[in-house]
Amino acid sequence: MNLKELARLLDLSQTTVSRALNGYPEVNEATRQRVLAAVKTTGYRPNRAAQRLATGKAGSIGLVMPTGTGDGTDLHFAEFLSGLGESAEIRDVQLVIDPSRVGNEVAAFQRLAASGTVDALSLSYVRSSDPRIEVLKSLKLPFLVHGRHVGSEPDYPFMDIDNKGAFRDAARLLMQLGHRYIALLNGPAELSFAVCRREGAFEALADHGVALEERLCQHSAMTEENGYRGMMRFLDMQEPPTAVLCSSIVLALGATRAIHQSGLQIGRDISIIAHDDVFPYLKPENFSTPLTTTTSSIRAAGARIAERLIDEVAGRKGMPQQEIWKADLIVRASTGPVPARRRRGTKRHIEAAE
Amino acid sequence: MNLKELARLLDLSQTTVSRALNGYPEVNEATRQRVLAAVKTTGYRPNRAAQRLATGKAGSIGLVMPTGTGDGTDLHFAEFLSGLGESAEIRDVQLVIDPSRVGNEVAAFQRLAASGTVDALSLSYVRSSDPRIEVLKSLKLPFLVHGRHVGSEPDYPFMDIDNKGAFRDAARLLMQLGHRYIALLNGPAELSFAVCRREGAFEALADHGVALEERLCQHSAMTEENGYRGMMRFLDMQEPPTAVLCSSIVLALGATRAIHQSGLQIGRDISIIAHDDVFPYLKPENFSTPLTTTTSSIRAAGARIAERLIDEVAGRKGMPQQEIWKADLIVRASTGPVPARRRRGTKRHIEAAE
DNA sequence: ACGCTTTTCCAAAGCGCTTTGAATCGGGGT
DNA sequence: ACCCCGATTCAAAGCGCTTTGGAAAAGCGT
Repeated sequence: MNLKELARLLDLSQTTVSRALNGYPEVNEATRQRVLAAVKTTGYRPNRAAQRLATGKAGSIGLVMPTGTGDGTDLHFAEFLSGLGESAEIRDVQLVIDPSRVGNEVAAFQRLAASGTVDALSLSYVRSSDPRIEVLKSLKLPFLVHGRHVGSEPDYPFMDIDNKGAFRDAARLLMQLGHRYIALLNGPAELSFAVCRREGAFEALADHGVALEERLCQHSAMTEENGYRGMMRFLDMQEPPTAVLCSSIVLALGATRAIHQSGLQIGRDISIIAHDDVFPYLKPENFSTPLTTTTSSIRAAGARIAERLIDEVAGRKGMPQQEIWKADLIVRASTGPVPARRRRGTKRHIEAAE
Repeated sequence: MNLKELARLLDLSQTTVSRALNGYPEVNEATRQRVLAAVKTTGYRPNRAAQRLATGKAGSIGLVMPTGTGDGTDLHFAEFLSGLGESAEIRDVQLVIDPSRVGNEVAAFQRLAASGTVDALSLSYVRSSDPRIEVLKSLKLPFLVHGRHVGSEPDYPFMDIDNKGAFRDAARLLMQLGHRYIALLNGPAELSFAVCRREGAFEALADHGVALEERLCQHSAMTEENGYRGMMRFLDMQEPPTAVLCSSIVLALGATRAIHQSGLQIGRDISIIAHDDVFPYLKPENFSTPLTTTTSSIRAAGARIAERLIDEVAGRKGMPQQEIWKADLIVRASTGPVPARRRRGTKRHIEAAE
């Protein structure tokens, strides 16, 4: 069933039917109702490909899904995607995802853009200095970056959380509790959020004249296993850290496993703060010791991104170009004062580290 | 840059350029090279919408993503999606995902199918008796069901794992170890895999004349929290189970938390077997007590589904219509013989339960 | 040189929709 | 009765690609 048939059936022209369907004012209300009724009985649906060709609008937003990283689909990506989907569903927009292996993403974006199947693009997993952003700028499509590069002021639309602030606050809390020997289980070093978080922690420590030691920083994919291994490494040190910052609740999961296995008690023997992207199936308050977190829903971010993108395509203006959400620091039981017997040997000031 | 321009540039007809690009034999090799070279320098990409319209082929496969379940995007869905993506990437096919809230999926499928943006459909989260399957059959699009309904023989193409067999084997192992009081932390009762697994467990117990008690079966979304709660409930019983089967590693995660919290030791005081969909970030061998599992990669299933779908669209025939993978039963440390002091009070035979 | 088959290329139709520019139909004003 | 106008409706031209049905060019034997 296509427009032509439907028009013939109604004894109307394609033009009129099309207009009736798309809400144009110059069609008689009675006719419109007749058309709508016919649509209902025939089950007619416009062919999207044809609409695309005719209007140039695709009715969908595209993104590149990293694949074959060996770490599997990131949990974070899935949750983010779900957020996008939420907004998209409301606005009746589809998601086109172009799977691409890491390193090939520039090509994937170009393909996606040139294919004419999407109206807008979303970029995730921003790296510290990311060539893809330039590519996006050169394309004519609206786009929105989830995250931002570090260094100079970004000159493109993005939506990000205040990673630096979050980890600055988190580290500051630990400092206030007397910790001076703090470790960091971070995401991959090339991703910009990881860099920002590290900077945040660094600043907070520096405020107290304390250095963030290199060997106490792990950068890796945010899996349970990496959390475990990293924590184990820390605990095996001659003088283990008294607190640890985790860039993901999944890393924290592994870290807590390592800590438990070592017979230590979280919140008393060692403090831990994790960034929580808010996974409904893995909540920090459900850890055996409820976890202190910096919290910001990655799903909400996805929903917001889709919303903005769709609005922009629809021509609605006046959106802020750049948006930064603050993460909440939620204190639970996994943070506590430095254990007394450790307070002595911890005069590790910046001078000492340099 | 479009075909027409490119053709003019090369002083050829659109026909010839199109054919050169699509590998038709009736074009001179020299001309083809010339065309290819021009494509490279101009960066020409065919407009997919136009291709779609002309060929009727969309170059993408569609699926409906459940949204707004309140449980967030299922981990399992993400990993499955990643598998689809893997195959899709290889064949240069896109994934179109139509987000839809639960209950609305029939409409979403129809929309997707009628929109002409996809060549084939994949259906996930099959329910015990699923109206969507009939809808799919009525559509003209190729489709593949991940899972299958229970009851009568399925008369549609599907790809599934042997859920029943997996849990039969798992339960049988527990029986052999002497367990007679076995609990089940299962997925949502309406999903067919959950039904199959339950049946499998039921059969294995029945073989030994043991009943699967209703109050020892929990059906719920497969989250860590639900695993914890369910396990807690079991442990609070007057006579707690000596073994538990979990339908997901995520449930098992919660269950182990509950067990640890109760001061019990897994593999000694209580046995646990989980189904492992193979999440790279959450491995059963990394649990504090490595977990015995029934294992089958859901990502591999996704990859296989995309592969079959794409092949079918391409007209390749001879694929098996229905495919069932066996899950491996991998024994690790979380299963052990019934604790001695429990062997007595467990004469719970079917007669007793009836 | 001639008919014949192959090879190579082309013009034009068509996919299902939107949209431009024009036609049609009643009324209201005069 | 005539003209003009707003309200409706329509025919036809594209959107950028594939594909059908030829046609021109080239190769071949004789």
